Amino acid sequence: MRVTIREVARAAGVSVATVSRVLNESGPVAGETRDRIRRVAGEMRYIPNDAARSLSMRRTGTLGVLLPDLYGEFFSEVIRGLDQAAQRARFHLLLSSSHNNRHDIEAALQAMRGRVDGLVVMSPHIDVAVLAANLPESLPAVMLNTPQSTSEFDTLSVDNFGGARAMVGHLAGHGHQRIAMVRGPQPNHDAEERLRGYRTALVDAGITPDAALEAEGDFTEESGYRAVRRLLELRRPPTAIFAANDSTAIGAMSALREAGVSVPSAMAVAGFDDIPISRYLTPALSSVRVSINDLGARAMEQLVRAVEEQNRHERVHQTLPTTLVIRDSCGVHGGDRG
Amino acid sequence: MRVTIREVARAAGVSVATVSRVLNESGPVAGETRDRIRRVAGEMRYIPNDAARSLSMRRTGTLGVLLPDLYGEFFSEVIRGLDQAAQRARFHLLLSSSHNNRHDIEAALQAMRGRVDGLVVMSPHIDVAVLAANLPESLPAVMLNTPQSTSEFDTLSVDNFGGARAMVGHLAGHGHQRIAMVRGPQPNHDAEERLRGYRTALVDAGITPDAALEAEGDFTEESGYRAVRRLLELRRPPTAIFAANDSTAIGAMSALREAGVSVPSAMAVAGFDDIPISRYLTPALSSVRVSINDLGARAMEQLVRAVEEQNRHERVHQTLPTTLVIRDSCGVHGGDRG
DNA sequence: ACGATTACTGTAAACGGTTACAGTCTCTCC
DNA sequence: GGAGAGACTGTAACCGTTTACAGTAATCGT
Repeated sequence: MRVTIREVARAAGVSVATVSRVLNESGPVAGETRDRIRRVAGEMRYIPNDAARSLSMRRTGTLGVLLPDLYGEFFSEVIRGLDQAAQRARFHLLLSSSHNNRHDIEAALQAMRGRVDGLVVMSPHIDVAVLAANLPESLPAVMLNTPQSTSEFDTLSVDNFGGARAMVGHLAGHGHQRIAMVRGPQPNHDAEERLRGYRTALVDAGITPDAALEAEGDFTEESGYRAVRRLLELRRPPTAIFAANDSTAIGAMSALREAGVSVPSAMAVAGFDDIPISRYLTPALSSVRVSINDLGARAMEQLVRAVEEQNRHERVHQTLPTTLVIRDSCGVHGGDRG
Repeated sequence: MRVTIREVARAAGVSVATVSRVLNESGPVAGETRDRIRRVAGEMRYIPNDAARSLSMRRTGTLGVLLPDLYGEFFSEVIRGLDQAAQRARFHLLLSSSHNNRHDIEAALQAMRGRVDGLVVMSPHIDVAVLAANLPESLPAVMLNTPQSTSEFDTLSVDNFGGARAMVGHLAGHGHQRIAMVRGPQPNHDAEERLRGYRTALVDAGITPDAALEAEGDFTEESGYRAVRRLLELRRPPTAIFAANDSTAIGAMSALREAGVSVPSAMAVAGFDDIPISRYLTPALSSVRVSINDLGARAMEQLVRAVEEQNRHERVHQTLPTTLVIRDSCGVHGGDRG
């Protein structure tokens, strides 16, 4: 079958220990011997069996990533950040996505433990307790955008509340009194926090939140499209729409165009996430910028740290700041391409 | 440390073989014994060590995926397809992305072999020979959108040529004589095939391809934006623009809007890929539809088949068909949301 | 009544690496 | 010249599973 370290050792006339030492640079080996072993191993196309190595070393060199349903540009960016950070730390990435209900998540956790050194879990809609119950406590884990902060795991989230509050505050500050929001899915922590930020901003501005202006949505373009059609049917439609994320905003703008409502003159629109495409839309979308790539990279870096410290470190809870990116769609100034 | 199968066996008063049989349902075990073992294993929070299992079984249960730089919605969709198919077949996914040059790819291949049962490689810009040289020939592999077809690996690609030809033919059929193309990156097989389709369609329509109308691009919005600015400076600008992909088309439309050129009345625009967002753009983007999700899923299914047949199967070469999706941006009919 | 099957269980040998430990040889320093 | 250190190498135990093989007891068919 496949070439093993023993065969390489025999062919090179040394012991397996020496071969191992050469290949891992883990001990002194005479120059000539080292060269010979390298040459022989190359000629024989020797490939170390990683399972054997993991078993012996008690580490897999692999970190797991659990994601909800992949959707749109957002996840490309997250994965990219995760992957780059993992590569820098010389870890592999085991990916599992499309986990939306509790049962899926549990199954995925079960399947992953035992084959990774640590885990990044992004589950904006699942209780931390479910995770804890399905993971050995010795396994390092970083939670991305989870509902509760917890003393068991490191957490990393986006300042959803602050970002939403700032954007809605911006709209209110420019004279809008009837500001609608297209909400995200329920239950979902990000969505809830953005809603809370929206309401708080209204109250800040002396506006009473109006349930009729909180339209349902689920982060998809389609949901933004449908929400806007409903909002336009109101007796007193809004003059501004804050969408729970950019995808939703895009769907919303599509519906407005179809209805002949021009943006931003007849309706201001703003989104959240600032996905790369936003600046290229017509009109360019105002949004709340989150460095999505950073989100992934930082989570992974934190996980690597946790693995190195064998999970004995102080738990860290980080919140990534957001910044307002004002472009054309909210109508408060001329067009840059920010 | 961690609980092993031996400790479970001892606690349950049986041998390790019996425990293994219960947990894998791989042999007859008395009902009562089975229940007891399950209970004890659960109570002890036993988690099988996957490395040991892989070593013993000589299979990892993991399939590798090698991708170029992740970008935009396209890769979310591919990964989603890959992941779903892998999950259905009960395989795990080891992901590695951002491999753009030969050196990166080689390193990634080296790192992956030995820890996966098979590999999906998407590298539209790397020679198949490089891959073959870095993989044991016994390792099943499926190539996605690679330049050459090859007798060594299964391949799967999109009908880039046919799709581009059809779209440009459509534009020409509606009277456009000066049709520009914003090209994809070089070298890149997808990009080259789309360019070839563009040129062929022009010739089909009796139009002589004009090098001045072939603007450089690299699949990003930014490159579409810049390309259009250059095209608009031509003495005789085009009346239609075929972008190498949707992201490029989005950048192009952004530049047109800025220049005050209205789409589609003053300039027709079409893209390629039909990413989900396209139908929601303003105006809705005409594009060449590829089922991106399918691309990933099929590749993974083919890989699973290859693994099951231990790579002794007949090599399969598939080409995914494309369909034209005509919306508003190319100006040949009224607006549906297709 | 007895051989053949069947159901269940245990022992121990793989799987292919890493590494503690011990051993040999050479060199340095008094 | 001998002790001690350092460089190099080999032996063999260990990591935690799976599974071939063998063994026992019960059941079945004739």
